[in-house]
Amino acid sequence: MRLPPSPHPWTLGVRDAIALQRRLAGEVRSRLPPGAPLRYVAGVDAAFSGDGRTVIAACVLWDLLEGSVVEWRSAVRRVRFPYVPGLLSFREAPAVLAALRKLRAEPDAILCDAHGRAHPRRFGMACHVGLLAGRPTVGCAKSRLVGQHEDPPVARGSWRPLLDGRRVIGSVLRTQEGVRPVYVSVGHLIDLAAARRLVLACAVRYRLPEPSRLADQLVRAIKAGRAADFAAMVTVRVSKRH
DNA sequence: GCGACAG
DNA sequence: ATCTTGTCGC
Repeated sequence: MRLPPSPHPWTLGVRDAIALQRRLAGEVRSRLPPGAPLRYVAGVDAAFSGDGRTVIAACVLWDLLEGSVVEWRSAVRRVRFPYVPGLLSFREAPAVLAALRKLRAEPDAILCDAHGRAHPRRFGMACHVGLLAGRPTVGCAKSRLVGQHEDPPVARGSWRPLLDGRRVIGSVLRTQEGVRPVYVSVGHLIDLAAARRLVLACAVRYRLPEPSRLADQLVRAIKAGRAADFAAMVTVRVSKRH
């Protein structure tokens, strides 16, 4: 996909990284551009090498209309930032953006396995990736970083607001009956209701949305030196549909 | 000082 | 994220 070089350095101290987040948070837009289609959704994820020195990132482009994989790419980078709660993007985003840049297609939206505005400074990785990619992004995390909420009803599709005081920073959404809910929040260029609908539409069979699950599988396959297995699995799916 | 803490 | 097998439960 068309993706400009990063407008800022990634190798920063914690202090500067936080200052950068505060500055960039003001540029996040939580409104979906009128008429924007949401058919091709890219799921992104990252994994780390055994020695913890390299990040392996991957993106899988999912056709929501057909329910199939369109394209997938990956990238590897040296780790240049430690894991610090609230600063995840400085650790994973460089590799994730490199993988997205290799995409030939232009995704309508990007699903991140992390929070967006449900973040202490309203600038989680989904916001960071969305801002730099200039595309709609949604944060869909498996656990809470900040905020309080009630447990949503057990039915698929039920949800409860994620609150930081009186402020709604995201939604706690049940993507399948009886499974643990996921944390959905705005990344960039989309509103919370649309973000929720997108996650639910992508979560056709499991707790996590398909693009995210597939990106996770790809990243694990690459780490295990079995990237071909992923390709085979996707190919089988396509042939089995016909 | 004592917890909490995306991946 | 990662270390790791079998196992308890629906």
